[in-house]
Amino acid sequence: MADKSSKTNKVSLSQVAKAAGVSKMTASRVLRGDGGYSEKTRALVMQKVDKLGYLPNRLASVFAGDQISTFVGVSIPDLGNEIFAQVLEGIDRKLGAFGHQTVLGLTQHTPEEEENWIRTVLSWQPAGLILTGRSHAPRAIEMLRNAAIPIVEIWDLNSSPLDMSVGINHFDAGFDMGRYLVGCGYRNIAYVGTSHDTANAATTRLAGFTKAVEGGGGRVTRHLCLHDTAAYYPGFYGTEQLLASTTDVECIFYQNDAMAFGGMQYCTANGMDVPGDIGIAGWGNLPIASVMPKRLTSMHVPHLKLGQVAAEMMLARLSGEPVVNYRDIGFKLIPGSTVKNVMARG
Amino acid sequence: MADKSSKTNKVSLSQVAKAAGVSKMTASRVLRGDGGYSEKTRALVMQKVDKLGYLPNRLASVFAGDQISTFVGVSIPDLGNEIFAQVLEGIDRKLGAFGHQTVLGLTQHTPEEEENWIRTVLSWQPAGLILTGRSHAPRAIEMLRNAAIPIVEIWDLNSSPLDMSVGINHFDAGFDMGRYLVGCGYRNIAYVGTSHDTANAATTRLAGFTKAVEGGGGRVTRHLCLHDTAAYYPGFYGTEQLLASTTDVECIFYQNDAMAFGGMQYCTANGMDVPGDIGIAGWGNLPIASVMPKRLTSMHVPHLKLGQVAAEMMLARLSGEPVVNYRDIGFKLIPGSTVKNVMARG
DNA sequence: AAGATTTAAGTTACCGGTAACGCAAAAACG
DNA sequence: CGTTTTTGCGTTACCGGTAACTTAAATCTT
Repeated sequence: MADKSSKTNKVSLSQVAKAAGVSKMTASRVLRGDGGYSEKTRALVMQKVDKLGYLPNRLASVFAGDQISTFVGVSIPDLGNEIFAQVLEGIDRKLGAFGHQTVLGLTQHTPEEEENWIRTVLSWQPAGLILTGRSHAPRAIEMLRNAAIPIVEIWDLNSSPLDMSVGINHFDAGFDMGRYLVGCGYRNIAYVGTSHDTANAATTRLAGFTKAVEGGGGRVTRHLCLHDTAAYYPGFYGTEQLLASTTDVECIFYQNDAMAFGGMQYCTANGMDVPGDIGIAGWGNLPIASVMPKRLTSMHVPHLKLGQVAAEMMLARLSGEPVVNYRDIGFKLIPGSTVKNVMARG
Repeated sequence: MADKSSKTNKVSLSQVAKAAGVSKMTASRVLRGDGGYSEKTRALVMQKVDKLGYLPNRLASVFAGDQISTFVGVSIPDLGNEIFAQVLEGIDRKLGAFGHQTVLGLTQHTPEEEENWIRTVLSWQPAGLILTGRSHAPRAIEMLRNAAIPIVEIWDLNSSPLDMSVGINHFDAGFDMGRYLVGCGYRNIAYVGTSHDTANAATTRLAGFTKAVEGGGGRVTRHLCLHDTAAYYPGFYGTEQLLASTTDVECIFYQNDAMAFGGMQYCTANGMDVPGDIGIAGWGNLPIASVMPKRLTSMHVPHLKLGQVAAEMMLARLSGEPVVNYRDIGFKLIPGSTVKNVMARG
């Protein structure tokens, strides 16, 4: 009975110490393996720890200012986009393996939400922050500087990062894709994406893409920016919308593979042959691509690795190791067979 | 210069108070809007807060034991499975809207990892915990009881939850699917899933499914349990594996839609007609289903809502409102057209 | 105008750990 | 065997807030 009621009360270090007949400090030393105690005392304290079910209060030790926190704040736009789910998975697995915890923030791509989230999460004295994207509200930047903690900006490489940055150069990657499609013979190309999904990276990517296409004598005739998430169905209806108002599009470049898949489904469902009647290119080389009947033309970006590297940079900085604060993880064009081959067009 | 160097130092309430020429306590009252100060003082303090860029230290206030934490620990098996990404999104959006933060734990379906994660996250004095699944290590359960904080177990309804539970009855849902497929005329049915993905719920579901199938005169002839994630490609190669050793399977029931889609791709790629030659049924009614040429036979479970409801139960409990501690969010069979209609078999 | 009440503060103690320092007993040393 | 060193442990102070209490001045009463 007495045992039962005591269960709901948190056991503090003092209680453990009292039970073991030693001082709080001795108990603290035992728990941290600091040395400075006899084996007999150690055993006694540990026994009481077990018996009382003592759990240390990290709030107290971090608060005392003597230890750094094990929290890392991670902001991600949304999880409906598989890409970011993969990135987050990479981050959390790596952080978790080194005893750190992820405090999640789904910031929906808006700087205001990000700013609010940053304010809140900073008040918890995190060890560091991993932020998706490179555009932040001015007040957010000020808070981040004041906080003086490690910060990793991911996704879109930032040549002048707040602190560290890892990702790819979306302009270059977009350029490569544009050059490839022009090289395949396409001249009249459309783009289908969403407006609020990684707004900046997608915009940068499209800029690079457009430059390459125009440089090769083609044109990006239409940009369709849906107010939706970058998922299967928006790709489907976005394509419907696009083709309803345009008839001369030869190839469509989508914001990601999920949208590309949705678009391809629309095309085939409406009697169009891919790539015979229309070319399709996606982005991200998502898992879905591995089971498609035709290999989707896409751009491979190692998302899981991106998350892992971001976490590694954070961990290295936290443990005081020297860190390269700028890492390009690269991309690779997947030619696929949803666009015509340049040879076939001779 | 002096300004710059001071930027990296954290500003404490005492510093604000000193700058404003008032006591720490007065500054504290102003910040919390407690009353007990003049308008003049309030303005003065707030001005200093702005000027110094003061950010409260929540560690301190929560630690002082006077406020409850705004952290909620959320354990999720993995994010490679879209289902859980949706659940997490639902949870975090709802929690975030009410000023709470998600501390993520990817526990990979193992009770040991979950136990370790629980130990760590409890040491941060969270306001509550949301856990996926209903099976926990004995020591984890003990810690959870001792912590005496709100706990929501999600995914698989738990009729005797630790505290609160929300999800669906996977046995019943599996049973419904089994009955449906038998009703379509199938007798020789196979199952393809993964072993460590929501092990318990999937197992329970399969048990219900098997019971219904056998009750209707059919048999679940093969269970293929891959050691992989429940994603597209495992569905593809799992199906290949299954069909290599069996020729009389009439219908395959998959652990989720992603696997089902992968399986369907294998079948069509190998000249089989779906549902002409083989029936395909999935689970979860995932977004991919919305763009498939044939509506996938599946079971709709409102995952985003599941997350939201879990968060709502947590928030209600935290604000002291009365809470129903057991909520069935229901499921709905999607007949689809990847299985034969019973009429067609007449 | 003297007493009662309200307002606007300040003071003290505490949350649960840990750093820094102190000190007696035991061990090592010459 | 006396001195130095080490070992083992206790004491004190502090982190940054907040509850509870106190106090002095301002305002209201009759």
